[in-house]
Amino acid sequence: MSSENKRSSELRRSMPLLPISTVMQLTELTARQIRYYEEHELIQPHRTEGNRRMFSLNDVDTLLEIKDMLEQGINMAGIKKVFDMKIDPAVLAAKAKQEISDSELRQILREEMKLTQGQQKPSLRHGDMSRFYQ
Amino acid sequence: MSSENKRSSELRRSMPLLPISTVMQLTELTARQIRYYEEHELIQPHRTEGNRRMFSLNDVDTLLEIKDMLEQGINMAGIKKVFDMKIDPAVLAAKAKQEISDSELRQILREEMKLTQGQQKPSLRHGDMSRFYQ
DNA sequence: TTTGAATGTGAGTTTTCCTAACATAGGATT
DNA sequence: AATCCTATGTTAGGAAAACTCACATTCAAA
Repeated sequence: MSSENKRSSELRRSMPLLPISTVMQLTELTARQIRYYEEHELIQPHRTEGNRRMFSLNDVDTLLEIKDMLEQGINMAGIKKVFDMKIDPAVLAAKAKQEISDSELRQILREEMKLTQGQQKPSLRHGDMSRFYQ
Repeated sequence: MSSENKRSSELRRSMPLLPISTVMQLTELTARQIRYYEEHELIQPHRTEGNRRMFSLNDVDTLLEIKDMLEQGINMAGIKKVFDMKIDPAVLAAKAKQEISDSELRQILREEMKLTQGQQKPSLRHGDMSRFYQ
């Protein structure tokens, strides 16, 4: 797949298409749970002009991951940590191909830390939403 | 792709996920237009318990096809006819592989006519919704 | 010029979603 | 055991979104 295709499919996966009722069905979570996870900044659904949450396929992925981890006994703080620790796949690939040295890798990661301080990187997290589309 | 996979991806494509507001954005049609096309039985969106329309990816495909044809000057009756004429891809594939003779094909189509009299076959119609997911 | 098809628009209702607050169950801590 | 905290339930009150129905408008064809 070309990087152009990768970018555009990522775009589609992050389009805010779904109301909370649909997300409840897809994830079998309650509205209360979904809003609570948003409150803890594990997801950042889009808002309509009228303040309704609209979720993307990526959001549903993330929610399925959260549900999974909670069922494994991991608490919110743990889940936050896990998400923060996820590594940029591009960096990982570069490292695998030995295009960069370890010290260069550490440098990249330090730079990313500055840029994404306290933020999520939803585009780098994928659950098993692929079940729901081809 | 196995026929099992084909069936399950078809299942996903026909899941009622989207409210009318999302479909309006994806198709650039007004709610009035979408409801009008439903009234003419070109689509059959699902309804929630509370009577809200919920649309599938297949529905969006169909709406994009409708929009296209209307822009080409085809009227509702014409569009209905076009949809009724769409051929079952399975039959087409069988024919291509010469697994059946022409008379057998005609027999199959006659049988289908009886079964699907006056109905739509939404599962056999695809527009370019593939733009919106990978 | 009348007609019909496709769409716009507005009123009045119902459903869905929102926030905010308080309640509760169960595990950890003292 | 009593307390505290975390995750979730529940409820109230309000606002947004979607519904049906009816009437208006536009424009092409008869």
